[in-house]
Amino acid sequence: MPELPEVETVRDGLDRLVTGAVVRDVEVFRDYSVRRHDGGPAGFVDQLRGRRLAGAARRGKYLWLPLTDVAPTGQTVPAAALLAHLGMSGQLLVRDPAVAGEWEHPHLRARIHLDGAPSGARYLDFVDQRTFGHLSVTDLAPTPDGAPGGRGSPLPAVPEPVAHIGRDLLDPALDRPALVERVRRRRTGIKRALLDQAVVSGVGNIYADEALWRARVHYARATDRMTRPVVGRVLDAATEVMTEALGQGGTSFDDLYVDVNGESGYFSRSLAVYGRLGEPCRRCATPVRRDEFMNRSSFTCPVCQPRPRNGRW
DNA sequence: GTTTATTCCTGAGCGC
DNA sequence: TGCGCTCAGGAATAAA
Repeated sequence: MPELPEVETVRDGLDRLVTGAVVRDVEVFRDYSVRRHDGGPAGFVDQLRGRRLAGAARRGKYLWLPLTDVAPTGQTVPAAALLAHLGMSGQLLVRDPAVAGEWEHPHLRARIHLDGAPSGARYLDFVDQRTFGHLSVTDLAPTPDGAPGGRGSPLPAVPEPVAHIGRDLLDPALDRPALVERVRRRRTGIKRALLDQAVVSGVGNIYADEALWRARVHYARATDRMTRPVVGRVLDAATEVMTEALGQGGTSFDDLYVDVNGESGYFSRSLAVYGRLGEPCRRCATPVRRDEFMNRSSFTCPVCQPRPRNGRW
């Protein structure tokens, strides 16, 4: 599942391999994949064709490629961007058919034809089995704090659909003390707060479970009854686990997450609790437990992370 | 205004 | 072999 480390791995690949390329043409094979675009598939194609990909930026799990005009009379400062969210299974693959052949992935949803990519690649393919991911072209909106919009973004701007998303834990412009207070003002459980992208972005189910295990905190702990040091410990753990995962190219369980070259990451070998039902806790050997939570799973060590008596679901 | 439940979607994996 | 069922889950949206 692409969370922050996986999306950052993809962003880095796009930055290196397609920055400067011009969009020659666009094919949309499944309209649902551009459902968030105002103007439908035809408008999506129209707004991309002939424009230059000026870089690759990211905040949380959102990824965008700022767009500039190619004509000498055109704008050189990006006012719009190609925005992507990978959902559960989205992939952005940079491909050169001259090297890899004309093979098409069975879940290819859209193809962006490129001219002049630094890597020589011809295609930027959007592949998405479970179709929760999406692409759109949107305007850029200025950031309220005047700081860069996110990783890889020199401009103090983000795509409009990203404006309500909080900065992520790896963002140098994140106001950490303010984040601690934001968490403590919530009247909910700590895992819900971690997963709320408006509070802090980039954390999904896997890294939330891993961070809580590292911090020895149960997911139902009430945020408004947690001390600043304990909230800080959870945020530190989340930062730490995502930084480590990034160093290993992200977490892959199967071929649903790969980088821009189709390669898997290795962090799944380092997971302490996620997906390890019944297996021994890496600290105390107690079998890992699985609870149903928010229509998904939560994995905890029952000893290291005791359930609070008066927690919040 | 804040918090929570529902909904979207596909295909792998499993039991019968 | 093949059918039907369950499960995975990010985040917009509706509902409480």
